[in-house]
Amino acid sequence: MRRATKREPRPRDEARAVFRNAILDAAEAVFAERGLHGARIQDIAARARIAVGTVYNHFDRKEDVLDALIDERTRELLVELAPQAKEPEEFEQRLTARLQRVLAFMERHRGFYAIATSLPGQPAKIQRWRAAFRALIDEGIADGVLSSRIDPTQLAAFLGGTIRALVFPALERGAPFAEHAETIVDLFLHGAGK
Amino acid sequence: MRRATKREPRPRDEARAVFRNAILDAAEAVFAERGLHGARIQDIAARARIAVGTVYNHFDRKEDVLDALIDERTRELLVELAPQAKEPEEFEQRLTARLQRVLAFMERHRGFYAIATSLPGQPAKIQRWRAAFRALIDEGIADGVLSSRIDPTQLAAFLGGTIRALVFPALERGAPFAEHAETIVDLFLHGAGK
Amino acid sequence: MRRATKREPRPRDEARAVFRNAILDAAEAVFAERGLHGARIQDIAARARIAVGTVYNHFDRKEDVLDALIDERTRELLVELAPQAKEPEEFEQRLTARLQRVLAFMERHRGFYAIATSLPGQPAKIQRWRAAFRALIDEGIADGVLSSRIDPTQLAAFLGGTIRALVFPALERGAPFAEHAETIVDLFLHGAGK
Amino acid sequence: MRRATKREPRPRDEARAVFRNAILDAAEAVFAERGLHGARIQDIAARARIAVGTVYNHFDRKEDVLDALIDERTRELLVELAPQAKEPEEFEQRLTARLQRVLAFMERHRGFYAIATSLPGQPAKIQRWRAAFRALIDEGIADGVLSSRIDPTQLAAFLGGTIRALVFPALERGAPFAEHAETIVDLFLHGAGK
DNA sequence: TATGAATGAGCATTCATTCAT
DNA sequence: CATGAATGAATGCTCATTCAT
Repeated sequence: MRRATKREPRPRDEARAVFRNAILDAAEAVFAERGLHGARIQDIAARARIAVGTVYNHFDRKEDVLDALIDERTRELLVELAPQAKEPEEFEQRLTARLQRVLAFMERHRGFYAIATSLPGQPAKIQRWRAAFRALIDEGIADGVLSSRIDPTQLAAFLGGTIRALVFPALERGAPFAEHAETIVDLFLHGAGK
Repeated sequence: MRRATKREPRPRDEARAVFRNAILDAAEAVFAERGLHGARIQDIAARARIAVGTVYNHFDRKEDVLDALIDERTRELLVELAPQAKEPEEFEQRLTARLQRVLAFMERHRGFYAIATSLPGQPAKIQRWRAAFRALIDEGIADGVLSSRIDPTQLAAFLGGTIRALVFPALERGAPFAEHAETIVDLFLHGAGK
Repeated sequence: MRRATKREPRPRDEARAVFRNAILDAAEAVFAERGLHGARIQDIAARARIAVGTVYNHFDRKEDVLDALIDERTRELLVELAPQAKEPEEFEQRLTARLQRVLAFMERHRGFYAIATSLPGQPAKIQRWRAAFRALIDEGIADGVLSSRIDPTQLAAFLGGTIRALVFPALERGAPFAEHAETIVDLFLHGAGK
Repeated sequence: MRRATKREPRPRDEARAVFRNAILDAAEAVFAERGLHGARIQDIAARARIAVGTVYNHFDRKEDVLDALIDERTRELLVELAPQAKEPEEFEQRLTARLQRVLAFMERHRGFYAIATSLPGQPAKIQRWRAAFRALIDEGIADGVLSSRIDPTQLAAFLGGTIRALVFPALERGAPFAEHAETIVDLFLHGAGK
């Protein structure tokens, strides 16, 4: 059976993907350094070691590069957040395991994390992200581990905020992220009180 | 005794201050709407109903407007965070009271909050803010209320993250902030666990 | 009686008009030399001895400069084509007199003439011009001088074509126009036959 | 006897000619639609359903495509304007017959006509065309039909202008051309007067 | 001092041309 | 040869900053 839409990628397509990925990688670094308006297409092209025009062979407008970057990385992030085979029974340990994967991903994509957490006025682009956290919270509530005294949506935001609180300083210092997974879970579950 | 630096403001000085404040208020709104690089001096001037040149009579460069805005608002915020007369004995109640003041301030300055929490790569500009949170944490530790199992600097960040988690959705929806103070304190002290 | 809309031009307005006219004059020359797409804003600015940005203080887009130029010159041309005091009784002499004014105008605005006669796909912009020629034709018909065997609209086009035929070579050679008025009228009225 | 320049076209040459003609046909349409500078090689290639690179296998530069188009079409036009077997004795009828052929050709190549009549500053490219009209005029003078009171060069231009005047509106409306031949001859020979 | 037009460096985007496949 | 992606010079337009009034 032949399907035109899911065929094996031909060499030409692979070459396109190589360029596209190189552009997104470069964009991740440059957007993180300079912000949406501060990043210049010429910087992205230079970092990807290609010509300016080549960027425009793959994306119509500068803003599309940012959109594609966020799409791509969000897709990858959601894979890390999703359940995987052989996860621990306990919610706390499951949460820790997933956070470790997420933090490892963020460490590989520091630029993306810096961008995603400082996008004012673009809530739509992070909505899927929030939904994934929300699913995690619902698991915890179903397991009877998370408090029902607080709105689950707020709990999801709280988890995101806790991650951000611990990871941001590491981002600024260029330090590793993964080691904070346990502290995050600890604070998230039990708070800062004695 | 006369001191040049703390003299009574003369009429001329007051007029200057009126312009300066109008510019900062306008800048707060415009920076929040359009982001750091997207905000144009022209927009700020228009919002303040003054001429572009007038902005430059009060600030040398565009960046100085942002710096002054952050300085000014941070100064005001720190006043809200600082101890005030007749505060409750209990740390939790004291914390709640201060947070209520802080949230009320942020509500009056939504723009500033949106700006301050999306300033990547400019940690210097929010350092004093962090220090104030840190002082609050130290109070809690001294009172024996906060856990010593976690680095106080991280606790300060955690408090900031918890605030951000609860306030950001309200910022996006244009909803009031102050009512979240108790939830913030609750989550901060006891976490999301049962 | 005071009217806000037709007040005396203030000095500021006059300064604006000076720049605007300088831009239109420069544009007339540059568009004529290089065509719509070939003309660069930087050329127009350079010829007007102003900065590029100044052009954009007066016109939003490059195309608007061309539109304004055509509007302005068409308005002026229509004045020359319109009846004036103390015109001859005879249609032929009246026609000659008006053509002499029109040719003199075109000579002062060679660039505009070159542009206007080579604007493919923009008939709307020359519609008023055609209407003016049409009015002239109607005068001739009313006077019983022009043939009624041919559609007046075609006669108006014929007059325009005759003008163009005689003037274009002079335009290319940089020669004067006005001296052709009589030949134009002769050919227009009696044709090339013996 | 063999001559390299007039040999029978081999299959390979025919294939080349097919591509070349497809490019010229596409160019005719695109130049007419978008103007000289507005036409992009990309558009021409797309309209010819070939790749951009293929255009460059047949022409060195974009300008060469335009030159070749004008050359080719002018050559064809001159054939229509030239005397043919069994032409009427009378100049007026001969002129009408030739004009009908010319108008029929222009109708098949509306794009070319639109281009040719809006080529400012490129008189060289239409010089041969003018020469052909001039030859026609000279015939008329020799036959004693055309006035000698006016410079023959101007008469040739006058004929071109008359054609243009009647054909241009039809070009804009997408209407047929050929039916105007008689009106053109009428106006050209006898003018618009009674 | 307030004003707002002038300035021109800077950046996004286009498109003729090249060239590896 | 045909192809179509890569290239980068060229150009329209923006906007921070200056300055004459």
